[in-house]
Amino acid sequence: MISMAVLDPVETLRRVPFFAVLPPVELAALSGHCVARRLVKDETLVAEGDPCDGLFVIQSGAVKLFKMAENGREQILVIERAGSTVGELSVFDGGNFPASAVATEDSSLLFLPKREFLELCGRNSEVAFAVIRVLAWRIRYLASLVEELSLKEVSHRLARFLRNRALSSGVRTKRGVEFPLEETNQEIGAEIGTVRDLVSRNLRRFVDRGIIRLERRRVIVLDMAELEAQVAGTKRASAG
Amino acid sequence: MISMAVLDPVETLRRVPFFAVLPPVELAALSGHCVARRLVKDETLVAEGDPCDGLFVIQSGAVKLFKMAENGREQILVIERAGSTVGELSVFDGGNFPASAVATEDSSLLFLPKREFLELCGRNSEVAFAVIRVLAWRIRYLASLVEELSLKEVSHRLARFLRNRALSSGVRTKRGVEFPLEETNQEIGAEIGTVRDLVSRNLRRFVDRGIIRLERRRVIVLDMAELEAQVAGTKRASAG
DNA sequence: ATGGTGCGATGACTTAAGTCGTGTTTTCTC
DNA sequence: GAGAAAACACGACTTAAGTCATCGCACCAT
Repeated sequence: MISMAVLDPVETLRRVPFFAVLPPVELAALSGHCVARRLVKDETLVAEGDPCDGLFVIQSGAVKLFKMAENGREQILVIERAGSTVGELSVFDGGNFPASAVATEDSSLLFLPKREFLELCGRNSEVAFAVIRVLAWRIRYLASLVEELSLKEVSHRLARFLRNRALSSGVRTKRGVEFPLEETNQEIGAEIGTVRDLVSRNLRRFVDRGIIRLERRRVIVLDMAELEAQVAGTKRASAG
Repeated sequence: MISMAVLDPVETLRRVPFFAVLPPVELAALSGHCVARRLVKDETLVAEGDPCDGLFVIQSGAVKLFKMAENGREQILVIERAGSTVGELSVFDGGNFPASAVATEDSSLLFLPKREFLELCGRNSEVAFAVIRVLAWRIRYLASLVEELSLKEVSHRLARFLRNRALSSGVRTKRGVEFPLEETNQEIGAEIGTVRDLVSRNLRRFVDRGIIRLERRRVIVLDMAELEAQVAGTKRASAG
């Protein structure tokens, strides 16, 4: 593995929506209060229900937030990457962590103690507004996750997952839009709310229908229009 | 139906978490910008995707926020009552309404234009913090809804629904904890993420197991401990 | 090479979830 | 309080979701 370059904390903070508005002097002052933290893949940052007295800013890597059932099945709420933050809720309402947080790759974070962050929000209403916008975005995201889980079938959720990947990391080639599946079927299942086996089976079904091709862990979308149509589906029709 | 008394806007605003901190003078000024709005049961306040240029404060009654599928099935995100607000998201991020909003009973609301609300938040950081706490609460609520939909079965979700009702509006009698089911099975289904029929069937199952009794639309919880145990369940065991 | 290990694929099976049709009860309205 | 409309109840059925066991491949370390 390539050794990671040392990252500039000020540069990291500037990528965060709430801090982007601050002048360099303020950013430098803030970064002075931060403590660096490294996580290796699969390392736990905080467990659901833990208390939390500050904000984590992701410098590099990725952190998944998820709920876990006693039977071991997990549901990912969101995967945060560089420029995103983890733990705002606890900073503002003093409550415990609502979900578990685990690194999905080697990651590097900054920890900013509650005190400094709250003080900044109280002093600078631009920052407070930006925090509100981030939270608003989270609410919209969770509301649509609820919609998917409740009103869509597994195949539609998988279709959306593939569509999003195609848009974000897909490359157009002669054969179609291609992208690699970095994660295991298990992880895909945890994201879209199902189990390993059904991910496998539904991928196969898309292959059989000529919507995608699979080569190793590489997806080639052959029929983007049909994939898009799948995304729009609902639980089987029936006039209300 | 008893004719509704005219409600004092200032009193209504004081019940809202973000405005509770304001002095009477400020509340009076705010209320001057409000416009009253009445809704009869089942009347639509806004549809999903509509633009929205202000905040709705609920004076009396109740408003459900929900997502609807093409096949007519709906999933309720939350039901807001007096003292709660609808539409903060759009005020802050300028986006459209993330869900449809319909009155579940005759209701009376106040509409506060975006402009005044934003101006107040910028000027008074206490208000901004209170908004953040409300949004944080919503995120926690939605995260646990996702958990339930993804990791729990219908019977467990119904058990939780009944448990919550027993705690919030139940009355202890000789026979157990009693409360009325105001809403239809259809509506209960929309809240817990399933259909009419399954609500009926699962209620019956609880009756058969001696956990509850049903008399008309009145529930008597006979075995609170067992109901509580049902709430904790997950999708069937299997060592990971 | 050899063997371990984790994951993917897949067929067979079980069960929860959902659908449909119909008859009954409750509630609303005049 | 009679008739209509809405909602409940329930049995029979269909299907999606999930479980389980097995096989095999790819990757890795020795």
